[in-house]
Amino acid sequence: MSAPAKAAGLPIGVDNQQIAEVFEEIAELLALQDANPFRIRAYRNAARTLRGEEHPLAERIAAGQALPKLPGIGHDLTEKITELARSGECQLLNRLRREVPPGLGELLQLPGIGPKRAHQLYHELGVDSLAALREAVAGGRVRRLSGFGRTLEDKLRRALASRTSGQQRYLLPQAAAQAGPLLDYLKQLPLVERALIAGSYRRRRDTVGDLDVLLQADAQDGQAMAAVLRFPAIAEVFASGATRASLGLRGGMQVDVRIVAADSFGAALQYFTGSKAHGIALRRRAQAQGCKLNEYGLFRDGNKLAGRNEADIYQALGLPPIPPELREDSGEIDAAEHNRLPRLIELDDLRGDLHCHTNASDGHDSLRQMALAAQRRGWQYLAITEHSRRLSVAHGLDTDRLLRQLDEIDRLNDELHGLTLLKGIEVEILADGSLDLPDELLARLDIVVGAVHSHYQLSRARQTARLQRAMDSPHFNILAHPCGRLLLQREPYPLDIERVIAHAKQRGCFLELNAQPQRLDLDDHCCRLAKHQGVLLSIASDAHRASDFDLLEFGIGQARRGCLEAADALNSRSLAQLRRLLR
DNA sequence: GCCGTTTTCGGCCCGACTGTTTTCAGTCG
Repeated sequence: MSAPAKAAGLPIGVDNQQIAEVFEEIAELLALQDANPFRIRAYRNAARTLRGEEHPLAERIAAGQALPKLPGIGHDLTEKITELARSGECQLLNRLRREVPPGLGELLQLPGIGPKRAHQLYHELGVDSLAALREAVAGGRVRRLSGFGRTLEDKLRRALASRTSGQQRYLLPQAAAQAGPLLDYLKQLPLVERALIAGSYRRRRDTVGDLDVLLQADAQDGQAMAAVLRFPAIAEVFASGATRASLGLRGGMQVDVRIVAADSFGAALQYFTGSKAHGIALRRRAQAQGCKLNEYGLFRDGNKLAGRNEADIYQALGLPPIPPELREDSGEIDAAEHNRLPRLIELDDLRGDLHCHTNASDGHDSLRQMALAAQRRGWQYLAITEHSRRLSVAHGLDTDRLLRQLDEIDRLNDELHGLTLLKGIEVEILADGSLDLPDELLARLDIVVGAVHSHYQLSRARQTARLQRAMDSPHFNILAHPCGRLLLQREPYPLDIERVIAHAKQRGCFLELNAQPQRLDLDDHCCRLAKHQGVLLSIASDAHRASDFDLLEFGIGQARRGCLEAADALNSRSLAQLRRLLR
């Protein structure tokens, strides 16, 4: 935080992100109060705007600058942002928290319950939690409400009995495992000309909640959908019409299927790829140009301007095609309009991998097998980075075993053509930030990757200081999986990632984007922060077997979401350039 | 609450599906 910010007594860390979160909570609470939907929308729009803005508003306010003229933030919201940035408090939010029972939000998780019905349940039956709803359903009171009926009550009873459905998320490979057989089935149907997955899966989000399947077929007579519904692994059909259906697979995932004609396929692909916020922003843009955009095409005065191809939709709106990974309404439309879209990194841009294991520690394949697999990929280099001694569960290497591996790497390098094995280590960063191996040993390595596998519960300040101290080690190069999250299992540890990134910049160190699908750490947001600071990222597989090099695809997906270009990756560099960067 | 080739009022992204109701509101994506 800047000096003027401190002088104004601003609470540390109140930035756009946090203000956006407050605004989103306000929107949700206002919805439960049955407030004017356009007022609610204003808060949601403001939150989106704030997420796309790079400089913390708090600092600008403290520096006496006027708020930038941001779309969707008028006088009222500017005042609220100012109040929030100055005091860290939001009176409106606090009042809403007092007025809306905390359990009411839980009701929104149930199918068929939105803000209106949650509001109705609370005000007409006093239902303020799932438990209270359960009682009201059992007592037959729900079905007597206007707009409710026996069918809806039965639906709620079933949902309350099995609270798990609908909320679960899946890692990308888990989603692929369920999507694969479905796509295979759909593609062999004679009525189906094309089948692909849109939605968050296409946008390469780190986890996906459901699958959006898009089919090109003639939906008119309902035969195509009937054929879809005969897929053997369907457990339940939640809803179905001629063009749309919502299904539950036996594997647990929910699938939304849409059938469209060829001349609308591009529009539908754009529409169902999302994100919702990107779609809304695009439709508003269309509207401002006197057009209407929906899943059938872009129209002006009833005439279709585009629809067959996705790129045509963007072009007709005066934009270059926007890669799916960027479609989150976080500045990409503005960037596209001004021809500032990044040329996103691709898998082929990588010249090697800087984090992998062999059976010397906890990997499955031998050093030679890993090297040959890397060579087959045409890479220039592969860094061998076993765990160090402290990580005994992973059979971490002590000094002697590491020295023996270095000899083995020398012998193999003599044999290999085109590929250079780099001598490395994934050294434990101990609780105090010191490293698990002596400096004189680390000095003999080409590359030192440091990682945290213990003491996750340190305070934010201590964890940050720990990582900074690790980077102060003269031989430290890359901070592996910096935030320590395990998707769907473990939250990242408390960490001031911006400070860590700044320290890496100062020390000439790099951060990793770990491509393991359960990690994807750094996440997309942190990738943008690193790019902004000019800290290169190592997009690394953390392979424990040769086939794990395929996981880099997931890392690339996340990197693209994080706006990274080839030049932002450490391992897009040639071997000679890499050696210079590693000191 | 925001906004303007519709400029201080009256709109606000769009359509399918469901369930309740009898013409439509709510939910969902």
